[in-house]
Amino acid sequence: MSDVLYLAIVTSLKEKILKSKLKPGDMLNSETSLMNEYSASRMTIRKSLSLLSNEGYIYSVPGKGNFVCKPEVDIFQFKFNKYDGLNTHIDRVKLLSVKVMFPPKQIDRILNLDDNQKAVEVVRVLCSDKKEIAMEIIYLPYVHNQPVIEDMLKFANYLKPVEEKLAFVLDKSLNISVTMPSEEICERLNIKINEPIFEITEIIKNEATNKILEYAWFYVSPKYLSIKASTPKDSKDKRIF
Amino acid sequence: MSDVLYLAIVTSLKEKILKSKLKPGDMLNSETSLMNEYSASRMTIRKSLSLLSNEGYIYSVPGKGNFVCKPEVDIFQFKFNKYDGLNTHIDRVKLLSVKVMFPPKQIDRILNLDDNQKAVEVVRVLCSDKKEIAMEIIYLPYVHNQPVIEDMLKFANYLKPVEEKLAFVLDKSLNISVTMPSEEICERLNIKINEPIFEITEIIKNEATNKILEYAWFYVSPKYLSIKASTPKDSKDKRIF
DNA sequence: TAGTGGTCTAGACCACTTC
DNA sequence: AAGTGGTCTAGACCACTAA
Repeated sequence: MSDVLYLAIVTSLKEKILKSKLKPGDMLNSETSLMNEYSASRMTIRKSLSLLSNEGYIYSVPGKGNFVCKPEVDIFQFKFNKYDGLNTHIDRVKLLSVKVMFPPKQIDRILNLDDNQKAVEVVRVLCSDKKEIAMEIIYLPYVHNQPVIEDMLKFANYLKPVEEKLAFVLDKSLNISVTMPSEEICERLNIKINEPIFEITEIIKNEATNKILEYAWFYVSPKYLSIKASTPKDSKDKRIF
Repeated sequence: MSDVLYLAIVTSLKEKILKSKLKPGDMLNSETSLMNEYSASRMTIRKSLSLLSNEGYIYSVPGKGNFVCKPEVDIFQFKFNKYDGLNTHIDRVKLLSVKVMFPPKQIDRILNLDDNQKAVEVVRVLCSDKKEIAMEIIYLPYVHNQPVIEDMLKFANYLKPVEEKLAFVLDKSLNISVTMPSEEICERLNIKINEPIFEITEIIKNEATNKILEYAWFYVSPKYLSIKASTPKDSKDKRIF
């Protein structure tokens, strides 16, 4: 099996679940029974059960027992980064316009601005090898002397400094849709009039303060973006390299 | 704080990370120090650290110490189910054709068929309130007397019995793209000639046997499908209701 | 009342890293 | 040699569930 007891127990129990000796909803033997079954201490048994629980195999009900989960088969995961996740490498960002403005109501509602607070609207084009690949329209709450605006001019991923500082409280969400490019986009991105493109909207929020940091539209051709998602796997490697 | 010691320790350490008193890459105090700091036993400290590790805050290096993670901000999650996840309820599935055949090479390669093994090709249309909403073309390895084929005729989600049995070893992957509908799809799904649609391919695999169970194309208008993805959250509720 | 899981302790031995 | 995390034990008391 394995040279570590608690992992051997995990393997053994997983096998029972995978071979349907234990079906979703079934109760496992009690921790006391498992102690005898595997000649292990209670803490070791509980370490094994805790692992199985983290991996979505079982859950426990205090006073009753441990039960096999009804597994989730419809959850998918993917990695997405506008500046570093396309099929081609982004080597330049062209700034088309920067405006400080009172935004349209739709945007105002989403950014949840204070009374009389303005927003920054930025339009940019991502380039690769001199070709214009994607276009983005970004709205940020305007804060006086906000360093983000200077970063916007300098960096492709202008939020990188923010991400590094707030990493553990950032809540990003995407809405992925498809659309026909507008005339402007057709021209800029050199897209044929009958070619559909991705339309992705992104909202970045600070979970701790509940403030919106960014609301953005992103347009890119499926030539340069394919979204590959798959069911999450157990093992996670979280080391820094 | 909390009435449970190990959770109070988790909260306290999380706060240090969120308030940047501990930055990515930093080493936490040793477990012995933490025992004194929080007046807790080693096992309690380790339970707290284990929780933080599961939630992606820290990782440990044997012989060295526990370290704050460089967090992952580009991972997104979403739920997707062809038969039970569209903006409208699917109440009927029309079977357009079922063929047992030697599939085109492209499909053969993906299904990884045995020599002389045939495939089943099924074309179906998903309907809601008499409107035809989505179309799917499905390829399965042909196995004699395979119950899946009978299920295909009876159920919308014909893989449901398989999913319930193999749930913990199913490996699904999606490729999401956009396209213009073919003439056939335009007609069937009542889509205007200049309206783009989602083109989603799905591969379902049995991780245990490494066999492909299904390879499918799915076409649906963005009217009926919006993909909303967001960064995963810590808490998971895995109970069966 | 007996059985279950949830929390917590105080120790032990090990392999690994650092000096 | 000293310090670190990794594994494991044998207890203890608690709250909850079920009969």
